[in-house]
Amino acid sequence: MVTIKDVARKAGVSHATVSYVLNGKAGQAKTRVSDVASERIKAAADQLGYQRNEIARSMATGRNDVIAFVSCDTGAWEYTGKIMSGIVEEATRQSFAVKVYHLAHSTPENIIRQLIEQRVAGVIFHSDRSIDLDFIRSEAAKKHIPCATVNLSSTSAGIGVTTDDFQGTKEAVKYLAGLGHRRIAYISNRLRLEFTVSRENGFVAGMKEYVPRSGVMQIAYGISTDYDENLPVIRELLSGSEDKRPTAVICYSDYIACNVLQAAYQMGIKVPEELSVIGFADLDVAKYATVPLTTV
Amino acid sequence: MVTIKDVARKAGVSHATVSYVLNGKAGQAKTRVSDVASERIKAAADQLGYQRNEIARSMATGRNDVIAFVSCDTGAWEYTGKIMSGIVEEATRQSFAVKVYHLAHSTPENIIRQLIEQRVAGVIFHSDRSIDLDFIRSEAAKKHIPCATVNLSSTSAGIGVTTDDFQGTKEAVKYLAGLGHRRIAYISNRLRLEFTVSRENGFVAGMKEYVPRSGVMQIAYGISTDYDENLPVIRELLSGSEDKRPTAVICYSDYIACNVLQAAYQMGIKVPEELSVIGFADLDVAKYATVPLTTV
DNA sequence: ATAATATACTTAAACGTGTAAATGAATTAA
DNA sequence: TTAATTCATTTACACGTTTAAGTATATTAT
Repeated sequence: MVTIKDVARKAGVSHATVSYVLNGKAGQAKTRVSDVASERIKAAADQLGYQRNEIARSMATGRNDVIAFVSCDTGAWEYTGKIMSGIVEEATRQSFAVKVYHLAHSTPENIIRQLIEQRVAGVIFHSDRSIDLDFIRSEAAKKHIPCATVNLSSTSAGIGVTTDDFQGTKEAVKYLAGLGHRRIAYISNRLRLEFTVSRENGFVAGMKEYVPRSGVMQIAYGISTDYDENLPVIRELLSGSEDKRPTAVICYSDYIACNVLQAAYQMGIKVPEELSVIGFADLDVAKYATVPLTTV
Repeated sequence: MVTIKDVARKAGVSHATVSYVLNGKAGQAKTRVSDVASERIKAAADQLGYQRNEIARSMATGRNDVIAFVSCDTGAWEYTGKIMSGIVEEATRQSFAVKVYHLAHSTPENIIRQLIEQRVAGVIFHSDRSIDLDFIRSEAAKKHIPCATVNLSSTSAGIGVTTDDFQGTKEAVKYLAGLGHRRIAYISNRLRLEFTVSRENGFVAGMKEYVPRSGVMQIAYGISTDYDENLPVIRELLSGSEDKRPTAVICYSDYIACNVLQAAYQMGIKVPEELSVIGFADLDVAKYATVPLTTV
């Protein structure tokens, strides 16, 4: 690989001068370079096909323009992919590179060690488990690595962007209540993650506020991972005569909402005529569902 | 940050000895370290909270355990996310970090420059445009950076993994023909990308081989990006009396297959009784479609 | 008893860059 | 006319690590 010294030799100057020119630092007080030399250096760099060594530069400056995206999943879920896409876009704009780490394929301890060893400039953390977050955040703080979070329930301290799980679900209830629905059911997650609880609380709060006289609040517990186990739970929820079963179902995710559509189809319940279905996240599946899916 | 020299000072040895111990290189011919010293060094490193500086190490060794994933899209599409997920998994296993680059947010020229400047160990390239691939591949070759591809039609030379677009679609025809279908339509992409053409050719080849007496081969051209424009095209394709219209439709993607399901639902055509629908890619939308979607 | 060798280190150079400080020449100021 | 300043460049060190080569000291072989 051709170095700054090769360029210097070819242009007949010292490597410091080359550095000043190639970094645009030429011009200030002690770093002035004549136009002739400047041109010769640029020409030499061009002819030799010089390309800066970022590792050496990082070594010298102590900076490393890399941010880490640490996720409990990187892209197998559509949602994570979209978050990452946005991160890469903005990072690129600011001349930062993005390194990606999976919690699923490593431990938090391992990942934080790597982040420090690689002297990343900052971390963006994404997980549905706040225990990992707390660990990463405190370790990062110790080493003065800035840390932000995406899409975690807002219970955790520090800088981050998140969906408003509570309010979002509450709004969904308000929307349905406004359409005249009284018997609204909610399908929750068996895993008691932060967002599970927040959304569920949002549902309960919404029902209390917008459907005050509704005695029953049906909450079913679906599971995200095992697709087949969900349908029986949903069928159970939708069983009963038309004047007893719910007229609307709010689901903690779009995937579950699709399951509801499937169950309704199999049971001959018409959507949206006899049943309204609302999901959460606005994933592709919402847009491509056979009947249009409303989503938070 | 605490360096190897701080550890050396605390342990009362030279920094070279520390390096040998911390890298497990102690023991060979000229790099032997006594057990006492070894323990003292480890203890010192522990107490000081020493963490290796990977940048300096890269500088010294000339190696950089980072591979780049360059994509025309990183995760906004579910498919890309899944590819990346696999890459990160295997890279982690081999102690490599993964840096992510978007072609959408930069140019191929810019990206290849960064890859070289950052001295990445290798590139995995993912794009539906082989013109970008050819450029990246030749530039990478010049600088001796190994380059592999994922999910590009196999027309491009070099190492890579790809879907067999031709054979996959041909198999779909074979499958339908085996079920007795004669009037099979294909929905293709308006953009003439490599995979578009390969899949289309696979359909034509399949029809010739497995449905030889079928005079007509209907090929419609949908579009992936603009959702609303697809439905009229599909409705047109499905119009006509039951003994004239196709009994099966093969789509170049699962998303389009979902559009077909939507159109069929609106037109009162029963799936799968009156119409079979086949997609491509096995995305989430296939699993969560209201009626089960067969997919390549 | 001396030479050869093994042991347990240390010294020193290297990786490629950035940058403060030094330097000599040319220009301007007093 | 000499001192001060500006200009253009070089020298030299730093960043934190790896690693080849050097060096005492202790052990073994002859």
